[in-house]
Amino acid sequence: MAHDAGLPHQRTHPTLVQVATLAGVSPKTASRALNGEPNVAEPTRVRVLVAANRLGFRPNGIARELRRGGTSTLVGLISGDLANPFYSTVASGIERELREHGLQLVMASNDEGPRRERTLVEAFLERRVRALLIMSSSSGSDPGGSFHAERSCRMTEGPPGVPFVFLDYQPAGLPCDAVVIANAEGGRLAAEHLLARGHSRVAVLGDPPRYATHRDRFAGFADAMNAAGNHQWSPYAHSDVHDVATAERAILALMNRDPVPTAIFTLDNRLTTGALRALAHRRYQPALVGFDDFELADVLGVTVIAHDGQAMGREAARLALTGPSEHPRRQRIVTMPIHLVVRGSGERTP
Amino acid sequence: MAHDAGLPHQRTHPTLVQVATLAGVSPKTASRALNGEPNVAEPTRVRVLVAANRLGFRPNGIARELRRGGTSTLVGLISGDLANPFYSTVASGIERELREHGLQLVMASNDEGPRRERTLVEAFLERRVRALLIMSSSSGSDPGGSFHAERSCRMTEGPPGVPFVFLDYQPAGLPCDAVVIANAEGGRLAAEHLLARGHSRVAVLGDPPRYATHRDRFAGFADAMNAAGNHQWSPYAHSDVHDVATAERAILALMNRDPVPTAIFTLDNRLTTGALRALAHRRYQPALVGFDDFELADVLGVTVIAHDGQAMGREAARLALTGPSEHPRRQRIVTMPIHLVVRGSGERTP
DNA sequence: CTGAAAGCGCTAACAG
DNA sequence: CTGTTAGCGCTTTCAG
Repeated sequence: MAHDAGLPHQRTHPTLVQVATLAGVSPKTASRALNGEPNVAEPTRVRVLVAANRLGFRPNGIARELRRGGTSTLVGLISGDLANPFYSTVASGIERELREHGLQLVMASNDEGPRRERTLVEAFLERRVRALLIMSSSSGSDPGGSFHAERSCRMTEGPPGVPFVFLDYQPAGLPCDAVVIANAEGGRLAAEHLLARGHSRVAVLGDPPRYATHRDRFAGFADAMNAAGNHQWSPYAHSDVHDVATAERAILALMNRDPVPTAIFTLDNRLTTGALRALAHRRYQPALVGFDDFELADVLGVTVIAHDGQAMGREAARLALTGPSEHPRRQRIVTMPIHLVVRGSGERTP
Repeated sequence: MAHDAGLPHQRTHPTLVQVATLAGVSPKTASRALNGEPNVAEPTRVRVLVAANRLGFRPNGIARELRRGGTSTLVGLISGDLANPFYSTVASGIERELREHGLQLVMASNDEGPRRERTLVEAFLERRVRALLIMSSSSGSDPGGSFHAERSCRMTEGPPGVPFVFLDYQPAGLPCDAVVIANAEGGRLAAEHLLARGHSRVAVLGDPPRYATHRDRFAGFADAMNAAGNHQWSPYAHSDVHDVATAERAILALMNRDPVPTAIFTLDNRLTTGALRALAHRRYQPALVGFDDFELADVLGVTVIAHDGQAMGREAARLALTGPSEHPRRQRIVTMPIHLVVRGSGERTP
């Protein structure tokens, strides 16, 4: 290295020691000055600041965190793809709540099932996130995913544990905090609303085997229908519909049935979208109720079982931050209320 | 501490040293075994792994990162609120690309202008993120934001710099990489499309003073209109429309004008949503073209200037990861193509 | 194959 | 007000 004079291209970040040296003080003094701690003479302070500036010094947060030993200001979120508006809305709520506490959201999405989920949980834990939020549709189905959740979750029993919060899914028999939607109640509400309009051939679209949420919504729906003595709906139920494309196909198939269903209940916003695509520009429009509200549902006049995704995210973040209060800790479950939003599509009569 | 036998509640995370001690080996050997490095006798390996497991050991990523000295596996993103589908779509694209490289996305959103942006950039840089992506609508307006970007961006000229990539906004006169949309071309396309249908009283909705993107889209639109010798549109232009609510109000006002505009061009997806809300259930439906595609635009039959948000995110991530290749580095700008998607609303004639 | 020593960059704890 | 010493938890030398 010939020309190393001045302050030229250094191969590495300047360190506190370099700043201290340049300012002619000890590292600790430099540290104090840079952190705005008291007990630093004004002229010293200035010298340090100037030196830091000349060097383009930027404190190394990694080192600081390590030394301070505490947890980081990072909160992990494992979620489904943000391209799904449900996930992005909830994520937005989480982020807002965290922001108000000076924390940051680290995200990783997980379309690939429990195997990847496991890896992600490990990675976050190693990074010593302050808390871990899990909103992964696949968690609900595969016992492999739950298994890992179980291990991690139980860890939270001891003091050094990281708070885990599950979103939109309550891990079976685990002492983990969770925020869920009143799924069964939503299903019931939809059924009763359609029954009141005189519908009996109601087609339900969803994938209960795959998603716990669909399971609960479906159960609520089925209960209400059965309680009303109505059993004509079951031949129209589709239980393998899990995305826009499959929903679209299912609806097209349903429209060719004879007798045709007079109403449709879609178990989440993706399926509602698929249904709307399939029904667009068709003469016959069955009644439609969708679980999950969505943007432009008002313009399209779609009746939905709505809930507040932002609020859901905030609740989860709040749970994560208020941490485990008691020992032995008690599981906290927050249930987000749902309500029916009447917009026309659900009020069409048979 | 009376009962400290067995493996009970320890107040802190177990460390490598503890694992090593329990296994009766040196820390280094334990490290090797846990990292799957070669040159460890099988029985030793097993002893270490068992010890680690008994202790519930989890390597401390902070310490590891510090020691390894390199950059982390984190990539920072500063964006607008994820509740806006544009942001969440792009974020999803970024996340996917990063995932394929084994990296994770750290997000912080920024509704509050350049002051917070500055703080966030600092925080990310201190955390030694591998790269920093900025997709903040406010960046485009306030020189304060740009100022900070400038400082950071120039830092990337030297070797230790963190790659900066701007999304949807090209910082003026800075050597920063960016991914932008062909905004002007989109504006032109919209204008020409409407002109071809015989429209002349075209209302444009946006907020050019606030958003650089709107500025460019507006300019493209104006150019095309003026080139065609059409000047009737300008009295209908609204240049302070920046969200759903203001768009809705602007449309309502426009519908009371005499003569009423025969067509509307909304400069982003929020404004298109507002326009649709305002126009829903009205007798008179002006032609409508919106910038940005959106879910259900097909069902609603809305003609749009579309682009691929996911792809945009991926491009940005790619730029960030391929890092600064040359010295002195050259600015790389990727322009995402746009295309007109004809769905009916834009084809209505005056 | 294994270990001892040193140190990543910073900050507590205690002196001066 | 300032400096010294030590050490966060891990991994890199370099010797056994």
